[in-house]
Amino acid sequence: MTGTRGVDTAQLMEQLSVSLAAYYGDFTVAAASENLTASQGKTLNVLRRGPAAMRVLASILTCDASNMTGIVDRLEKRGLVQREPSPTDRRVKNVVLTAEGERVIDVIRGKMHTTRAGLDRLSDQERDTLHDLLERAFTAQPAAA
Amino acid sequence: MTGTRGVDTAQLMEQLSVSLAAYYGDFTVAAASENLTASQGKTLNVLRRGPAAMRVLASILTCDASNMTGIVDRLEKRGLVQREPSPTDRRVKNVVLTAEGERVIDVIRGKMHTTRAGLDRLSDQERDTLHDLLERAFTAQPAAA
DNA sequence: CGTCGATGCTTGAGAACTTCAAGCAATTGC
DNA sequence: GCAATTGCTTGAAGTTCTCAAGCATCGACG
Repeated sequence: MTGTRGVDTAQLMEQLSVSLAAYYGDFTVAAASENLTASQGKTLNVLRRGPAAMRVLASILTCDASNMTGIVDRLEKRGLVQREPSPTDRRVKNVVLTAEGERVIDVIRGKMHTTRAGLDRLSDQERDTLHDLLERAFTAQPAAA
Repeated sequence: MTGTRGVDTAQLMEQLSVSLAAYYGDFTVAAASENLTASQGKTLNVLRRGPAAMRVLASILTCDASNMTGIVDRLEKRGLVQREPSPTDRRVKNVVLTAEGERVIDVIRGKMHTTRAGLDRLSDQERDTLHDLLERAFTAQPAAA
């Protein structure tokens, strides 16, 4: 009765897609309540970790660099982010959250009730385990050398 | 040394967003290689579970019903899905994968090498655990009554 | 130092996505 | 049957997205 249920990779990927759709839907609704599109919300969410060059944002969000120009334009027009010239490379523009941008993304994260409620169904130890498994599966370096 | 690392909910949500971005990026690239947009790919992926009404698709993909009309239009024009009138409700149109659509979504799923490689870093038992935790956190019924 | 190639960002064009308001057809409830 | 609701589609307006092209800057090499 221990671990021999036999979930194959296809079933796990299916569960992943369902889970991520739930998370993504929750996030999209929360972002919309602050009058932001999903892409704008995702951009703010990435910037929570700190300033990032346009190129880096595009890479994380898996889109063309030219696409980021428009998204950041609109966020900047609303005063949620700001473009700052890189001190080391004058081609680069670092995008930074403003205080208002920080407030908005925190509000959005706070409104993700469905996700929060789901995670609350797990014990402390189970949350640790989930964090660890996701980290190892998705955040690991492919190869060092 | 066991489970007392202390990952709080915010950190876990952060890890979820990172994992989601990785999965989503992998999926987007795979879909693009078959000349499909992310939305079109996601639609096919949902239909893998079986036919679904427009309304249901919109609900799962967290978008307006009118949005699905265009997406399904384009998929239908390519012969990847087909609209069928519901036998029980003449307002409803069920969307069904064609054989070609089934082939394409299988190809896309097969091309998600990064995700597959990440999951392969986990043991059989760990994959069981991950599946179980995701299912309980994201697929559980909020309330029965 | 000067030039060549690569890199980072922006612009413009064209298509797809997205939402909202409105409309039509069919269903449900009374 | 009639009214309100539900399911899908259309049209308008804005956003997202990609591709091709362009400009500025950097790095390398002679």
